[in-house]
Amino acid sequence: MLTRIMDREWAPGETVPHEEDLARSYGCARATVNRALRELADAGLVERRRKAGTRVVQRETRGATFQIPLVRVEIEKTGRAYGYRLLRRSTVLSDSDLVGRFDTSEGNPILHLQCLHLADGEPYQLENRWIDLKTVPDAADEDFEIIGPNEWLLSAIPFTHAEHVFSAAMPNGDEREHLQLDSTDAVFIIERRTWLSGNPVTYVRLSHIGSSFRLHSQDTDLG
Amino acid sequence: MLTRIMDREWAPGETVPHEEDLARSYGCARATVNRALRELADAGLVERRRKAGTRVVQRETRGATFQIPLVRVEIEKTGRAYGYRLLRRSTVLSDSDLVGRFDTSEGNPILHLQCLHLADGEPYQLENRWIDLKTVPDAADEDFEIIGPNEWLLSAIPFTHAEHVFSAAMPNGDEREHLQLDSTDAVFIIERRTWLSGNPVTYVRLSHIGSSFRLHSQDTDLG
DNA sequence: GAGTGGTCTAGACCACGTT
DNA sequence: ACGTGGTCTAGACCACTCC
Repeated sequence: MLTRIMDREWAPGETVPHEEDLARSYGCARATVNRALRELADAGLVERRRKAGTRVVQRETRGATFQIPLVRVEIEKTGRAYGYRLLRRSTVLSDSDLVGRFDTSEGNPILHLQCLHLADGEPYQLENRWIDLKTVPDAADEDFEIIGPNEWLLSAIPFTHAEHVFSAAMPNGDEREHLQLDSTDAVFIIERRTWLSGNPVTYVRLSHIGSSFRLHSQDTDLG
Repeated sequence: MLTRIMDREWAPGETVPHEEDLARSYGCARATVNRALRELADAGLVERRRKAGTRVVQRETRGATFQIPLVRVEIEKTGRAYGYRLLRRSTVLSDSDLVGRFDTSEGNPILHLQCLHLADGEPYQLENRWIDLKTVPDAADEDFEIIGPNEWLLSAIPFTHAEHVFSAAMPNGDEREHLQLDSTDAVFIIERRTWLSGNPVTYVRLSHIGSSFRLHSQDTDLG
């Protein structure tokens, strides 16, 4: 069926035969056809609606799935020594600015951390993190001097929902200072917000040196 | 089962009961358990291996799935008028430089296009595209004066495999000129390579104005 | 109301990897 | 060799949605 779609025998926009017909023509059970079509639907190649049937999608976008690795793993993978420094740690009450970027309520206690991740002693990533202590009270007892908040959160707190934003910008003062940038380099920024069943967990802004950071993805249509 | 994983009742690294046991304890058929576990495996929450059983994954990375929209759609969605200009069009033979970025063979005929996409008359995206004419001979007959190569390729050529790279950089000469940038702004670069069953189709570099471009993703652990 | 996909069952056999 | 997941079958009922 994938071949038929790729060869345009089943063209975009057209509906394909019913499950029962396909099962008969392929000489298999309807459950098998159902599973195959469900996989095609999961891959975004077809759209299925009850009563309306199954139709081949006219793809307008391409999905790209990125794995955002632990910074420590990422650095060690290239054979360099990982370094970590906690720059700032403070507890604040969320103000309107933080409420905007974060999903927290105003007046919530928030733990703010600023950390620097190094590769062979060179600055690699500047991390600015805010943790909602109402959702994650345990974070207040961690000093984060040795273990970074990213790794701590991953092992301590699951999440149910995540949102990422990628962008490029000129470095701000903090970034220029800690990443040791001059004005001839850009920064690649990853922002991430996560929730645990509707409750805000954390907002983090990860800044990377533009000239030495690239994010890769590989996607296959069914594989 | 998702709840049990989230609540750490089934902790990361542990193996979960066999399908048959689960089917009995949940009072359903093994096929139902199998499908549920397969969905958890697709979502990356568990790992399954024959004979070894099913174990909860210790997640080290978080996946983020981005939909990279058609630039025309993206602009029109914000209520602005889409504009398109073809800047350059030439046919070249692939040299070693192109072979490196692209997956083509040296000496293949390549169509090179440079296009500008505008929003309300303002530069929005600079597109540098190379198309392998051996895989896509039809592209040689298109002038791409009216319709951009992205839309043409989407409707004309399917693909089986894609690779994306995101990065941030300072604008180069072309980008500074065509995107009308001064030296106080960065560019957000999307590079994409696609293949059709092993054959290289296209390599494209999309440059965006850093201060006004953000790429969003939203991911849920099972929806 | 009727037709489509969504889901489940109880059973079977197979493929693969560990032992 | 054996135990696990992978896949399939034939049949059934249900839920949604279009007409």
